[in-house]
Amino acid sequence: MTIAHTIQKIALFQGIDPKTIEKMAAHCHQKTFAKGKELFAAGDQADAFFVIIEGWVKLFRISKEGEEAVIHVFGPGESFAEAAVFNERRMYPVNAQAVEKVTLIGIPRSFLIHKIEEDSQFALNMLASIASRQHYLVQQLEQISTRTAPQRMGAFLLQFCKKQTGKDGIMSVELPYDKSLISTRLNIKPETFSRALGKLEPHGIEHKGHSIIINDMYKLADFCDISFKDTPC
Amino acid sequence: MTIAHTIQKIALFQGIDPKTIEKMAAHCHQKTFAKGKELFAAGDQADAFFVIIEGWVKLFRISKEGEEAVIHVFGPGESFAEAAVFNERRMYPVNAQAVEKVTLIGIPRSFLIHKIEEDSQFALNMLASIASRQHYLVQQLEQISTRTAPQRMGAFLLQFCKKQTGKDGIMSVELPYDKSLISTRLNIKPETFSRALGKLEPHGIEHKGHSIIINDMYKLADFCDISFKDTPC
DNA sequence: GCTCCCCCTTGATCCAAATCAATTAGGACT
DNA sequence: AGTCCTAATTGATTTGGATCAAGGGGGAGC
Repeated sequence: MTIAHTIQKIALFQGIDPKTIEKMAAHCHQKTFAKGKELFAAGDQADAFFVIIEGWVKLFRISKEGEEAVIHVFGPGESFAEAAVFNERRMYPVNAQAVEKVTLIGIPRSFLIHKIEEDSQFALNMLASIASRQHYLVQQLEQISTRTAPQRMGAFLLQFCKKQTGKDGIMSVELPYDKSLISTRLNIKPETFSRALGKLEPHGIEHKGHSIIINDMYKLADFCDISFKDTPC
Repeated sequence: MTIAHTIQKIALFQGIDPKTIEKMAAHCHQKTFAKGKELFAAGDQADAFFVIIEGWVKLFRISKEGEEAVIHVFGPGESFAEAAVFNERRMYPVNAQAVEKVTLIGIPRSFLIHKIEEDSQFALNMLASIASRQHYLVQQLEQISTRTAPQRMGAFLLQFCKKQTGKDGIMSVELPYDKSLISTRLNIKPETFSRALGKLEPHGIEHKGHSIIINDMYKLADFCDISFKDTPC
């Protein structure tokens, strides 16, 4: 699969003509990082943003005491660090680490600036993309400040669920990565995560290993106080 | 004071030539809201973003149980809701309310889109502005997830402090709005706020009413685990 | 199949902050 | 100055989640 083929699919580049995509691909570089490897650190110069082909990447900040605050976890087809490229200080504000072996494409800043200067539609795409990332952060902030651990768990499950054929409102979810990572992402400890899953049972959640069944997504969504405007499932 | 005079000063419009600013001012409308009045609600169509001339505005989301999550509080000279204008859904993701009587300028979406299309420098300014807002949200997320109430208090004070003449490292802060609002902004209850101020005393903080003295900002910053890269004071 | 290691679960205890409850302090108004 | 009313403090109690501690389970490698 070519670089051009990959990047043309992401939302950011919708409505950009194929020729431009080809040209852009020539400026990009593909890289692979082993599990646990650091992609960049907070404070590094932001020369590029990234599109994930395969694997998962964790963005986080770390306190003096060594405590991690996970800002986001990105997977295949998603892009990240767009905003850092346009920030005045031109530095990544977070650390990025490969959760497992990850393959991604780096799109250099210089190319983006150039493209924005010559194509206003592209500039608008870029703005829309960053705006929606910001919306995500706002939701995250709301979740962490007003929801309990089980509610955040439920909201997470609803984000990752896929509709099951047949029955109405019944879903199944395959947890995309380790439970311990999900817990830091939700700002809870692994022990609390386990217990939170238990507390969701009365709300129609069954779990066995990494696969989870939601018997009634509307009931769950109600418990989690989720508006479906936020999470088109 | 004219509209043009106000908006030319904000970071977003730096490097834009005065004639353009004048033209833009003609498209803007100035409005005043009384204390407690709603500027817009989450889900409203985002037709404009705003620059505050006078007063304070609270952005927040609200849960089913009625609990508020304050995302940000903006004051004179600051702009807000830029990102909403560029989001695909074109809706405000938060509620906005006047904390006290507020005067502001609304800059219509249509004008922005037009301006971005014809001036790429403006597009880059817009991107930088939204990127730095995003950086703020990331910091906020980190603070709420890894810091204690007194640490968040201290960080807040450092953001608002002004250097006092004479002594080194000594600062004074005038609290910009009600303590109860500061507490919701820091995601703590008013009772905890009071007690947190007390807990900061051993770290060189004195307080009387709305004015607070920081005897050693470096000591405080150390306690709060703040890097001065984040808050150029 | 067996072993080892890491992840996960379950239980007991602890703690920071929320909640509940009661005063006290400050402003705005007459 | 005195009256209200709201904001702020202070104390007592509760609680959600963290921490400490001890098993269990599943997958990779042999």
